[in-house]
Amino acid sequence: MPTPVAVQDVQSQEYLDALRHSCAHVMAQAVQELFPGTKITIGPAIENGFYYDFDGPHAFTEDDLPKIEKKMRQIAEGNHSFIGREISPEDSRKYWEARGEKYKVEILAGLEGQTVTHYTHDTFTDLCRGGHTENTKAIRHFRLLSVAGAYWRGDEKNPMLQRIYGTAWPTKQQLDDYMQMLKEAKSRDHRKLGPALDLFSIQELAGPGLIFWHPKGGRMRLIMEDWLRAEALKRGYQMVYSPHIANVALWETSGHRSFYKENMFTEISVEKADYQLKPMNCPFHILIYQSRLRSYRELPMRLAELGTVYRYERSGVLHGLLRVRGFTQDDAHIFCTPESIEAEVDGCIDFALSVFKTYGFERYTMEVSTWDPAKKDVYSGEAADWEAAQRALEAVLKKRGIPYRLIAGEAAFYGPKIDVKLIDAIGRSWQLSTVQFDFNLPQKFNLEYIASDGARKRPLMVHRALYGSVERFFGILLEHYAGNFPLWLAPLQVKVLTLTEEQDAPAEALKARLEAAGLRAAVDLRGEKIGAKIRDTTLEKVPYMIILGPKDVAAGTLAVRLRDGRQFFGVSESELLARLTQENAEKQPRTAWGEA
RNA sequence: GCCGGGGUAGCUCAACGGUAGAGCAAUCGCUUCGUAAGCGAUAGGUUGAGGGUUCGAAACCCUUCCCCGGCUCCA
Repeated sequence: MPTPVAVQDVQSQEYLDALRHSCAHVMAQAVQELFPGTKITIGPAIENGFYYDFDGPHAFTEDDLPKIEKKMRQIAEGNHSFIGREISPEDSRKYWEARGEKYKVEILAGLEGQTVTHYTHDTFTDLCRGGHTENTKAIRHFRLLSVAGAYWRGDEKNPMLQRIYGTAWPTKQQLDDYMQMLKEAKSRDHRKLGPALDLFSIQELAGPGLIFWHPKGGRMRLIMEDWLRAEALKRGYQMVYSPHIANVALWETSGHRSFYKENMFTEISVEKADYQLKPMNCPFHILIYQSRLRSYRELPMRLAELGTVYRYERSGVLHGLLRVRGFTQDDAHIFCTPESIEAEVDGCIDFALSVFKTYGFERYTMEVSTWDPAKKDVYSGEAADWEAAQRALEAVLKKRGIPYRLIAGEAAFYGPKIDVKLIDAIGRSWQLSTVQFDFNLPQKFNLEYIASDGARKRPLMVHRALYGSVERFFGILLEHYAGNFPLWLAPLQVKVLTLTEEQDAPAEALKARLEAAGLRAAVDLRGEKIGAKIRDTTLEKVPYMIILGPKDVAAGTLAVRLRDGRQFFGVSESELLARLTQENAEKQPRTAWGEA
């Protein structure tokens, strides 16, 4: 007899899942009562909440959610127990067929040989493997969030169902916190902030998924790229450049014409030959490697490029800077001997950690994806190479004491990898850096080097991206800082605000001295009141304001105001310059006058 | 691509079958002011685009483009 989840620890993952899954059942009941004829499918607990997929004549809209919520509360307040019972597959089938629940009948057909259980609360019964609270009274702190389409069993060949998402928590405080986080996430949405701060735009005339970097965003990108290039050179990378387009023959050789076809833009015909935009930089770096015979003495060879690639993404998946059709990868390919793979992986991880630290990300998680040894024939490359590579990936993380999750069987066909997910300022995680082996392309292109014994050998290839995509990384940064960039990244660092036109000349002179000290400065000489200038500059998220009035000019000191509202009066110009140049050089989120 | 919801001035929104409006931003003028919006004037729109219905369409219908929430995949 299945038993409900005991309530001793309401914060355990088991209990949270039970609560959310129970919530899904109650929602299904509410929906069926309010919209008779709606068929139920599945309703699992997910991270932070739950959903249930329905099929029925009524198209749900956001306006239906309050109604459904109200009905759910009524049901929950009935204090109904969740009662599970085992049932014979035959009886279960009859039960669901009698109700016309064809999806349940289909699920049942896939459960052959397993114990079948039904869970009932109040008047509602579901085919379900269990994991519920004892009673509906546990369901108190929940909200329905959105309606969406979803394919039955996630397959786009199947009918489209209607999904309702909700969130549920053991305490009111947790629900409030979660709703607050969603609100905060919405307020710092890069699609809103980016155009508002005049950083970038997407232009309908040019096409969706293509990014226009405005002067301010462009300035930031320049800083990010310069930092990355300088760091790469220090770490023994060599910068290269490659074309944006290539003859389809290259993509035939690389195999992209077959395994990556659906993400590539269609052919462009040029003088009887067909060309295609590059979706990846790898084959180009390989051609550079292959341009002449290589010696083991040249390895490891680390070729890096800020390479712009174009991928055809279906219109429905485009999302601001995070999912686009043209983007620039900070891409590198390391060609090396088997002896150096661990050192090379370690170098990549070290570089990645340096990126996170520099950009103010303190938390991250790592995942190692390995092959499924049972399916050896689907993978490219030699078994021994796979095993050595997987050992190297894990060894590096172990030696560095970095915790990671091992996902066996998740590797792509061409090689095992480490994926890094960043946790941002409000706790969301983002897939970012990746370090992956590629055993496929060196084979396809027949790459070689001459070993110390004179034999021709195949180099190993490591693909690595740290920002991942410059666009995507920029979008994540924008949301992480909510537009309040640390000084070194801020497109405009200091603005001098004048009180009257008497200060125009001193303000211009001060701006020139700030610029001479390497700071990005501007003046606001408009005939507005100081309050209006402060407001505009604060909304522009400029880190520092210098408010220059007659008293300051007379005293020969400065009034410094930060975008967070803190103020420092009587600051000498030399102190200001010293503090700002230091803050600029430190590249950290805290300000020269303390924490932001 | 698919399901659902949307596109009205640079932005936020109103008008919802009967002359397309407001606030902010912009421009010009006045104001020369001490810490988050000074005052006035001006300008700004084939209501995403194309077609249809109607005496009359921003509104109703069709097509199309783009955006939003998801599905699938990933950077």
